[in-house]
Amino acid sequence: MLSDKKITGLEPVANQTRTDVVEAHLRDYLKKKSFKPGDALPKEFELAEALGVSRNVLREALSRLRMLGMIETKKKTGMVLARPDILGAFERVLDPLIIDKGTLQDIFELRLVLETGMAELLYLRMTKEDIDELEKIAMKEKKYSDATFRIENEIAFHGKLYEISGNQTLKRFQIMLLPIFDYVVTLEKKATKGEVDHLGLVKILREGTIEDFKKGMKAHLQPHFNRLKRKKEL
Amino acid sequence: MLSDKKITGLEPVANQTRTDVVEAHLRDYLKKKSFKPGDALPKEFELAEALGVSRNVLREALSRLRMLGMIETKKKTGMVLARPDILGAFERVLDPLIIDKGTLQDIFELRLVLETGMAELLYLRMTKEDIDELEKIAMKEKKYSDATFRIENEIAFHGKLYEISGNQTLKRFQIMLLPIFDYVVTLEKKATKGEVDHLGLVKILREGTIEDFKKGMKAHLQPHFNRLKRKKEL
DNA sequence: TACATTTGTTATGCCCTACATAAGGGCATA
DNA sequence: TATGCCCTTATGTAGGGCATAACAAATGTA
Repeated sequence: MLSDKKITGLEPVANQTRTDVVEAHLRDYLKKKSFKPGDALPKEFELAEALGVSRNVLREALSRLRMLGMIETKKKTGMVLARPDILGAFERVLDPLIIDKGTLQDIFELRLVLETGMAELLYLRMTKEDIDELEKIAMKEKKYSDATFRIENEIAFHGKLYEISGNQTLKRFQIMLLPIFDYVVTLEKKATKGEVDHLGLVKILREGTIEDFKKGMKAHLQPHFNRLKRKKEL
Repeated sequence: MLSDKKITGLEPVANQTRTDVVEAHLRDYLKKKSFKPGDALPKEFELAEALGVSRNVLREALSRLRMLGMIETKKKTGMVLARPDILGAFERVLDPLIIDKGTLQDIFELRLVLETGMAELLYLRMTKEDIDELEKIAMKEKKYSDATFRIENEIAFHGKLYEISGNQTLKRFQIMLLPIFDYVVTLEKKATKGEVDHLGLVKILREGTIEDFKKGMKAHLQPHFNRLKRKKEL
């Protein structure tokens, strides 16, 4: 009989394949040698020999780095170090159907945190033209009213906000997070009408202070905040 | 003669290798078939045959998915779909020396956005014990004063804040972003003393409102905010 | 001499075969 | 029932071989 006692303090032995090890070594190698982007790397054969593995294993590891954008390869020329696309890998994995429920909730919250925290950047960088455009987007809502349009417009409005923030990484983040966000929202099937609507936010941006905007955005997202759970309920 | 006019709207033909294509196909396949985590996948040989590529190319693609945590493999058993670790890939790429300057700045700002936006979560989830612990960390600063300790303690304090947020993803984010953040800060070599210190923040958490905290955190991070640039300066 | 064309060379991309290894299943045994 | 052994199987690793793209040098042409 197997005892039902749970064994604690014993993690399963790390089952690293050679590819995993080689990947780590390569990553290390790139750091240590402090290559700059554009620098040429040794050729596959030499690397494989130096690492003591087959070219096959090496290529699997290289394939990973290539996917992350850390290296680029061209025939004959060889490999060069590149600037990795830090969000590229992220995007690949972000499928609501695969991500577990806890992480889904985390991401939902992440958006709320981002949009309430974004106020400083907005006030620092917005221009008159930005607000005009934002207003235009908000105005469109009055005319059309079907569901798909509303969602598209919602994305357009908040997307514009991220754009105004002048932070490219943030903007890309939003593009990735919104589908997840929508997924969670539709999952719960509730009306999500905050007290401050988009036009209200525009008005604040035009006339109000940062503090006003923070409050306004909070009111706008309030229905979502209401969904959050306390620690004990998690 | 070739005209020098810049052609717009024409991206170079994607130079995709078979591995790239297979990777995309696999990713698609996993989505379409709506596998659930734990479901078994066909074996390598069968997949390779179905895709019309060598086992080698297939393995390179699989190696990528494995790195992202999308699949797990065991000998004999075969492959199973897994829950991807959405931040795992992120961590691998986050080296200040490789990331370009613009993105570095973006990430710097990202932290500011996160910490100012985190207030809602904090007030929703913090417990008395949390604040006590936070205070303990802040008190230590009085005793020690060397630089390394100060940085460690800074990380400990803000790390605890993320922990209180009850958002695992956020917490891991912070762990990744902090080194970058520090890198940017030391790069600019300025004293970074805000008007509100850690003990001040603790006091607010104990006695003040959310609004108080937002203001307090802003004051605390003010030196960093002062570093931000307007749109035209970017 | 200046420029276009051809021909080599070379490093990566892709395929193939072979074997090692770990994991699971079945069976016998204490 | 639990342990140990053997067999099977799918992945892990190795190495060889050829195709192809891209650069470079050599050649041809005006």
